[in-house]
This record gives sequence, C-alpha cells and structure tokens, in this order.
Amino acid sequence: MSNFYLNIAVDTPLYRIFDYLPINNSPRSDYQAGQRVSVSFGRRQKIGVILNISSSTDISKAQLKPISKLLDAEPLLSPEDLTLYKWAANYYHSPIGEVFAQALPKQLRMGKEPTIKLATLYSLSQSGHALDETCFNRSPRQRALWQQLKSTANPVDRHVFAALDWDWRAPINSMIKKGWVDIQHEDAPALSPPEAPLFSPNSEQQAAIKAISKKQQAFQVFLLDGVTGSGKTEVYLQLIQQVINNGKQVLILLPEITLTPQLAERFRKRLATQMVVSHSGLNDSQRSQAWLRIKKGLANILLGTRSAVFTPMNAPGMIIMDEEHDPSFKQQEGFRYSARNVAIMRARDYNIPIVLGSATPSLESLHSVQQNQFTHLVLTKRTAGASQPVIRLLDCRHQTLDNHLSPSLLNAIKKTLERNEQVILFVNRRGFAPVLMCHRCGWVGECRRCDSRLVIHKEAHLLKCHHCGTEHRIPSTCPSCQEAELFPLGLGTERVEETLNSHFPNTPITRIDRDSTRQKDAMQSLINQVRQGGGQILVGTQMLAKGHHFPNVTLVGIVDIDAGLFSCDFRASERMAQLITQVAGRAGREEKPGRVLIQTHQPEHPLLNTLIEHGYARFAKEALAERQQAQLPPYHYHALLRVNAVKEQAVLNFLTDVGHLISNIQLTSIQILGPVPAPMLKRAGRFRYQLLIESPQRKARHQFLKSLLPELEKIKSSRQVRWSIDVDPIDIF
DNA sequence: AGCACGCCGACT
DNA sequence: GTCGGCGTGCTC
Repeated sequence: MSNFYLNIAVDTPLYRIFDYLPINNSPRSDYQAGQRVSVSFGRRQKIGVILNISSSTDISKAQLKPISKLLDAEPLLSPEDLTLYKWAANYYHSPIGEVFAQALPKQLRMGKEPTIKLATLYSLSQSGHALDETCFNRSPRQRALWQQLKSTANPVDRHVFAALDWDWRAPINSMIKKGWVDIQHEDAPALSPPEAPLFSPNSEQQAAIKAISKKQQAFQVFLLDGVTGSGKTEVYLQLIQQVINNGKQVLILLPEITLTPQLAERFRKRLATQMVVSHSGLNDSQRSQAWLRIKKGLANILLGTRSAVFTPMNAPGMIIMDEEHDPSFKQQEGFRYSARNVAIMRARDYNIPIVLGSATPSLESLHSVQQNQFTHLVLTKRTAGASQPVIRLLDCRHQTLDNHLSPSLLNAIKKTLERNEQVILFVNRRGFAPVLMCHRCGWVGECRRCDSRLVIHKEAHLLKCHHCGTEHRIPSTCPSCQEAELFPLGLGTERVEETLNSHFPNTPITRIDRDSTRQKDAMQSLINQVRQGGGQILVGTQMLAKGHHFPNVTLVGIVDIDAGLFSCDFRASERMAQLITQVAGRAGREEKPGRVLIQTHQPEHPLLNTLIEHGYARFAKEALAERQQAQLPPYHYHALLRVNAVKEQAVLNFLTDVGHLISNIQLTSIQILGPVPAPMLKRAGRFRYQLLIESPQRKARHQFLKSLLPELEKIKSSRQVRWSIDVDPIDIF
C-alpha cells in the first residue's frame, strides 16, 4: 500500500476535497500539487486537481481508490494559483470545484492538453514579390491577398485578413501551392514597434506614474481617482509600457460593457507587445488559448473581464482594474465573488502593485484610503478637449408636469434643439409605465410568480414582469371590478418618448434601452447614428451612460432622481451620484460644455446638493459618514443565504429548520434578518427567499458561516431546496 | 450536482 | 405482473 495520498479538488459542487491513492507503484516524485488528474468518482469519471500530497488520510483503506490517470507531467497551476483558489473557496464559502470551474477555461477543465496553437505567419516568397497586378486578372481574391502581403515587410498572421468579408483560406492555399506565399509558424512573440506616445503627461499624471512605478517590486494598492477626461488611460499605458519593458506581464481588468474590440485595438496599437483578450464573447478555444499564452509567457498583456482575474501569470508585474466601482466586477451567479477583492489578493500573493482606477471610486475604496490601506492618487485636471459640465437641480414642486416633464426642462430641450444640438434624457425604467392601476377600485397589475408589479409595455401591448419574464396581454377592463378605468401610473422610457413626440413632432427621437437594443449590434449602430447626426433627442436607461462619449450632446436631463434617493438598496444614492457624474463627463466638448439638469422634488436633499455643489469626492465623504452611522458596509460585514425552490413551502420549511439551527450556534455579534422574500427571481416558477447575516467583524461572520454551512448540508429539508451563500453581496435591503 | 437504490401507483 | 414517479443516500 502506498505511503502517500493525493488530496484532490474534484469538479463537483461539494464542500469537500477527496483523497485518492496514486497509480499503482508510481513514485511520489511523479506527483506535484497543481497537476490535473482523472479519477473515478462515484460511478463517473471526473477531472480533478491535486491540491496537496499528504502522508496520512482519514478515509478507510477500503474506500480509497487510485486515480485513473495523471494528466499533467508538469503542474498546470502554480502554488500561487492554488493559494488564490483555496482562499477564494474559503472566503466566499464556495465548493472548491466551483472555484476551479470559474478559474480554468472549459477545455482545460475537461482535461484537454495545455498546448498553445502557434499562429501561421504568411509572407510573399521571392517569386511572389516578382509578380505584378496583371498576374491576377482572373483571380481578384488572390490579388487582394497579394496586395495585402506586399504592403507589409514582416510575415503577418491571419489577423491582417480579418477585415475581408470572404473566406481567404482557399485563395491563400492556392498561392502557397504555386510557391508565391511562404508560411512559417510563430515561435516567439512577434513584436511590432509601438506608435510613439502622443502625449506628454501633465504634472498630476507624472506624479501618479512616478508613485506607482517606484513600487514595482512590492504589493501596494493604488486608488487612481481621476475625473472623467483626466487621462487615466494614458497613465495606464505609460505604466504598462514600463512593466513590459522590464520583462513582466500586466493584467488589465475592465467592466463587461467597456471591453470592446475598439478599446483592445487602441491598446494593441500603443504597446510594443503581445496582447491577449478574454471576455464572454470568446469561444472555449480562444479562452483557453489566451489563458495559456499568459500562463506560459507568450503574451505579456491580458485585457479581460472579471473572470480573467484567475488567469495564472508567468511573470506577474502589475494588475490594473479600470472603473473599479462597477458592479459587473461582482459575479452574481453560482460562485459569487468580487473580482476587485480577488484581484487585490492576487496582487498580494504575487507581491506586485495593483491600480484601481475610477472617476467615481466606490465608497469601500475611499474607506480603505482613509484607513491608509490604499494609496490615493488624484487627477483633477482635465486634458484638452474635455469640458467641465454644469449641473443644476430643477425644482419640480408646484410645477405643472406633463408626464413628469417640467416646463423648464421642456424649454431647455427646445432651446438646445434650436441650436441644432442634441439632448439625452435619462429615465431609469424601461417600458411605458411601471404600474397599471384601476381608477375605480385601486387594483394594480401584479406578477403571480414574484412579488413585483407588472410593467406596461405599450409598444408590445404587454404587461411584463421584469424579474421573471412573465408576460400578459394588457387587459382593457379591470380584472377585479370590470370597469374600463385602468390607467398607467409612473413613467418609463416609452412614455417619455411618446410625450416628447407630442412636444417635438419634427425632431428625431431615439430610445435606447434593453428593448430597443435587443438585436446584436443595434446599440452600436444607434450610437454611431447619433454621433453623426444633428439636433435630436435620445431617451435611455443607465446603459446609455457607460463608455460612450457624445460630443454633440449639450443637454442631459435626468427625469426622476427621487426614486433613487429613496430606494431600499443602500447603494442607490452612490449609484445615482456615479451616474450623474459619469453622464456629466460624457456630454459636450470644450467649446460647448454639457449641461446636466436634474428634476427633483427634493431640491434640499443634502447628499444631492453636496454632489452638485462640491462634486463626487465630497459627496462620497458624506455618504461614507452616513453609512458608518447606519452600520452598513464597509463598516459592517454581510452575507446572504439565498434559498429557492419550486415549492414555496419547501423553502419555508428549510428556513424554519435553519432558524432552529442558528439558535443552537453561538451567536457572537451576529445578527440575522429575515427570511425576506427576494424579488429578484431570475428563473420563472421558483420561490426565492434570503436571510441576511451581518456582523461588525469580518472574522465573526466568517467563523459563523464556517460552522453553519456543514450543518445546512445535513438538514433534511435542504434536499428540496437550492441554497447558496453570497458573501459581501451587492444588494442588501 | 448526478446517479443509483427502493418503494408505491397506473397501465400496455 | 412491470414501468416509472421522486424520496433518500453517497461520492475518496
């Protein structure tokens, strides 16, 4: 019998690791932590990763099985990777298998060989160079390829053909056959010379670059707090250049919507290096190739969305996270993690600096600055071309509103249109109106599956539930009293569009929300059309505020900010402040600064006024003080136990049992709130409840959950429900 | 999560 | 008689 045992993380959603025996008579020296193995697990074959090799086991000899196959001669994951994944599983109370499922690209998780496909490089041969245009009279596609290749000195990969809208493979193959084109395989990173930096940093940018580059060999968190248009990206680019000049790699994390091909191209052009991207738009093969290239050092920049934070780096040099306040860095399904916090742990383990950049930093980051955990670097000066917008509150009290639009806002729109400039109106709800109500009996349209109201979609003639997706036809008479006195209450984008149409019948009005941009590329084409066009109005939801600059927009109206001020989500006011600040920075240009008008019935609201008079930084300071008073994060630590099932009674039974369990566990400084029905019901037909767990100490919360979760697995009623834990949830109520 | 085992109702 | 419903138990 073997004298050593393999502790293996198996790809299964169980909160345990499993011990296996090595293959018969194989020496201990064959095995290292980080190698993948194939094991028989129950009645099935599964892939697992060796976490540890131990000399003892608690499992009886009869139960132990040998692994079926050792998949990697060399570990696929380094000790640092395993440390990070184990930390994440522990901190987020997630089964280790779920963490690996996020961290490893699908192909590698399925046991595929970790080989990099080297690109084929094409170049004209001597005889190919000797040709001229007339040789291709009967083959226009070959001519196009020939012209393309003739215009470049070095061998090029297939990306240069990406712009062609036909399949270039057959023509190039016949050119290879004729000996006109030579192929070779990429063997080392092919470096193309970078474009010369177009800018010289101003004094603030220089100070930031200097402060960060001084710390290249050690862990430190920098908060790069720069107003919109202050040139954060240029700071990143200079830093990246320095790091890769030192032969190190950079991981750049971006929110989901921001990572576009255009942005990747901008980075690629400026930096003399091999860059790979990783986001949800890639297929399995592209993802694992990007992952392997960073792991093996064939690329030195990884530009990715949140899951890229788990990619192993061959020569880690720096991590940059742009728009660090963005909620899309928090994974909201399955293994719920915050890429921002994982990135900080990653940087700590690698002992490298991490830069968190934002024009509107999260209150958590600003708190860490106050605690001297993060280094604050501030950029206050706008670079040329960016304008300072004017923000004003419009007092709506006593005003005659036409579907929530005040005369002063309508007047401002009119004047803007007369100057042939553009207007954006923000409405934070899609659809026509959020409630359908009976004037006679007070009936309102409610979703039978969730506890939310049905939203009127006039264009589609439907009542839709925005939580579970249920749809009904709009009734013509009240289902309760049969009177035809139903009326829409509140407003959404469709209603604002309709109202504006009646006021400005000759002005083009474009609505941008999830309904109008459902088709692929619809968003981009609408935006391009607006950028080129003259006087017009855009009506849209939050999705309009991110990433797009509209130089011809000189007036931005926010129709109803009041809902945001009184939302049950404690982060609502900062999201509102971030929205206003972002929007203000995206409109107008130097010679025509943007104006932001905010309609409110609360013109005295202290936080709103602080934001408008003193800007985001001062707002954040006061909002943070309010949070301390209210004992909210980052001063308190939360977790949500989320439970759902098809049968509501099953959830309630489980929660009752959990209640009994909790009363048996020592509750040092732990508070439990709930059960609370959760409105966010993504999948139809399931009842979801959540239990809020909070504590003034992170450690107490952690230990409480550590003792609670194994017990939950044992409760009988847990079989009929699905439960998961969300540590540091985004929304607590 | 899967997947088997096992014990009850309705069916060619 | 058996096919298949889903309650219960287990995965080194």
